[in-house]
Amino acid sequence: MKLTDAEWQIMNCLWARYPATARGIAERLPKEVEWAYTTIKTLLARLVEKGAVKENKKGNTSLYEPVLSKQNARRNALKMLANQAFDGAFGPLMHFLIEDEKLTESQKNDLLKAIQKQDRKEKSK
Amino acid sequence: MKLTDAEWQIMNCLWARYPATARGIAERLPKEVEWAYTTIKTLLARLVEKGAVKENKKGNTSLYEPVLSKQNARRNALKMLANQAFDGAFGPLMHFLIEDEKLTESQKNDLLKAIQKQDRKEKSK
DNA sequence: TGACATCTTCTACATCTGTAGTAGAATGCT
DNA sequence: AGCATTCTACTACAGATGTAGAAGATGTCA
Repeated sequence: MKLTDAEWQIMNCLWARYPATARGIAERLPKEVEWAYTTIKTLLARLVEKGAVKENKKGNTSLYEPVLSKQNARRNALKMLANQAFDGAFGPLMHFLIEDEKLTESQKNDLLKAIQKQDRKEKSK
Repeated sequence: MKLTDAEWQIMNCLWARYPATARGIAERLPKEVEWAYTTIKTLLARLVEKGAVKENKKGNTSLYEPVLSKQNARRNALKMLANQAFDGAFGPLMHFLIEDEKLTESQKNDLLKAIQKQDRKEKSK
């Protein structure tokens, strides 16, 4: 499932708080995003159609909530990026991040710790 | 500069070998990609238009070569993904990769080494 | 020099995306 | 009950994208 830029905005709002009404989403979108209410409704309708969001009518108002989880969306997005731009593998992608982005000392430590933590978890299985 | 999916295919070919003719690119695209010759030309024209590729006429045939580097394209793509899906920062993105993707032992070692190498390089500056 | 092969440039067109207006239904307030 | 507010459903429309055909220009080989 591929999300468009505009759809990510909506999903990010939804993941942050749901169920949510279109109105509520409108209020919680980043301030730079100034969409007409109906724009949001259109995007939500498209998301429902593609199965990323579920819609529940309460009275005359729809409540929306994510079906696609943030984690899966992220996984998909990374996978697609890896395929498209990093020879299909995460390794090169991570190397690129490590080598290209200037990591601060603490970010590095952070990562080292994260990797080691995973490592322990793995071993204790 | 944002590349579309189809444009990435072309750029990946071009980065792998350039200057290249449209015909040459056609031959080196992954076998699953079966585009008409003119499709490739259209995409190249669009890439030239957006300044990602340079075109040089040799006789009646065009030679193409990248202007946008692979490194920059990757950087941009990652930045956009981070903005869209990872709260705008690389940290969460890397954490996600480390925690979500099952890394093999050797991949982990590999990363640890890469991080440490960066670290030394940093310190020796 | 003529017939083919190959290039290039234009044009085309369906689908997807971003963005929103209109109109009718439901709800709420007085 | 009547008017204002707010929803939803439907329609619209321009620009981006994927994909390619048509036709004319150029090169090539016998």
